[in-house]
Amino acid sequence: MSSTPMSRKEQIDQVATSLFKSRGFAATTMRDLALELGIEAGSLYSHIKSKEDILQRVCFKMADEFNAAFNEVKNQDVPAGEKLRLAVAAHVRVLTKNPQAAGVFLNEWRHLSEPSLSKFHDMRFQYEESLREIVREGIANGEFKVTDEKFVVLTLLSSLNWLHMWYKPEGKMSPDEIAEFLSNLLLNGLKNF
Amino acid sequence: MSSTPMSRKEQIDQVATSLFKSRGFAATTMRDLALELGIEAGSLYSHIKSKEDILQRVCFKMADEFNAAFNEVKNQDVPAGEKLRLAVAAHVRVLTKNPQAAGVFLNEWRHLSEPSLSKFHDMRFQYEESLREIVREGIANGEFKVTDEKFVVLTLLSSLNWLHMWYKPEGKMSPDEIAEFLSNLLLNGLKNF
DNA sequence: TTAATTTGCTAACAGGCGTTCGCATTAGTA
DNA sequence: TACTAATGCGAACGCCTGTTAGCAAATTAA
Repeated sequence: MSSTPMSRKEQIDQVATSLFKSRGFAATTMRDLALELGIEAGSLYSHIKSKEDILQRVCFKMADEFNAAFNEVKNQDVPAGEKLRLAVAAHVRVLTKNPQAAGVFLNEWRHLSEPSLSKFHDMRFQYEESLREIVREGIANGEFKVTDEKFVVLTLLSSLNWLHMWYKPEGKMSPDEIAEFLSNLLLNGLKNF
Repeated sequence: MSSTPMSRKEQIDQVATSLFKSRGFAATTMRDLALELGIEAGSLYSHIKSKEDILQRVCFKMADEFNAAFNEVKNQDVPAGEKLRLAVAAHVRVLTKNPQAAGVFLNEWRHLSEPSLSKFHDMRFQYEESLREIVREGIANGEFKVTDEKFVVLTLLSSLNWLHMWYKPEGKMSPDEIAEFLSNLLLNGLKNF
């Protein structure tokens, strides 16, 4: 798969991500993590700074990926409906590429301490604002019949962000198929799907 | 408001719910909880059995409320689309009546230990299955154009269950208005809203 | 009044927590 | 070869955790 092997630090991050996802950040101990890696708890500190250090890396790496994926959509010159479709697909792609990290990003960020927490909030707001912008565009040109773009974006993200709970890479739907399904459902509704 | 005053135990549950919601179960200490109530940590145990005892009560009380609300919809003789609308409204009503407890119910249940955890899983599955039944009905009689009822119900619940994150009782939309908005969005989509 | 119940305090327990320290071993590089 | 960096051990630290025990007030019921 990947040509260069993972550094020990990256291994730790990966295993920690898996534990944070399934047990939660607070309920995962450094001794659990060490056990999973076959080493002693103290040994972890040859590679990482602290427990929260790991969480920060996971959260902000995912934030970067979401931003990167969205930026490829942002300035395309297409109708709002189509742009929203592309944004959904981009979001779903990031979400499904690493469901474990996505789960941590979505559920464990609140265990960040300041100033990381504020920075995280800001990035998230920015991302949501960009989506609202698209919806506003669609409302303005008559594509969307809805009026409350805040509510729409919250609902949109809510339905997307549950994905990491049940998505399995070996499942029968590909990320792109999932994205298409969700786009259709949200844009056209159950009745006109 | 309520005629009979809250027992100390109910007070504890309520304050604990608020803390579990905002900080998470694992990150809330009994000393935090006691502080909030103006007593010492040890004093809590004159009223409750254990920390998880509180969590169990909150989770299963909410589960009961969701079931009760849904049961009033279940056997009504209306088209699937209308029944789904009613179910959404019922779900939203429970969610908004006590957003704090709803948040705990939705996010902290995984800290339940066996056998409560299995019982919780079963109840949840049952609830979701009932919703899938409605969607299947709608697919069978041509009301819904969609084919994958599992996916639909997951998306439906996902968008509803984020509500507790931002709903404020003093906000400008009533629970019924929220329910109507969400029903329209999901049934008709952004374009045909 | 007496008796029972509710409510709370203080102190302590046994164990778990994230983290540090000094030292050893291994692997890579020149 | 010798130097350096990566990797790990094991013990210990100071603190925090849920919970218990024994006792004392306060409240309520009879």
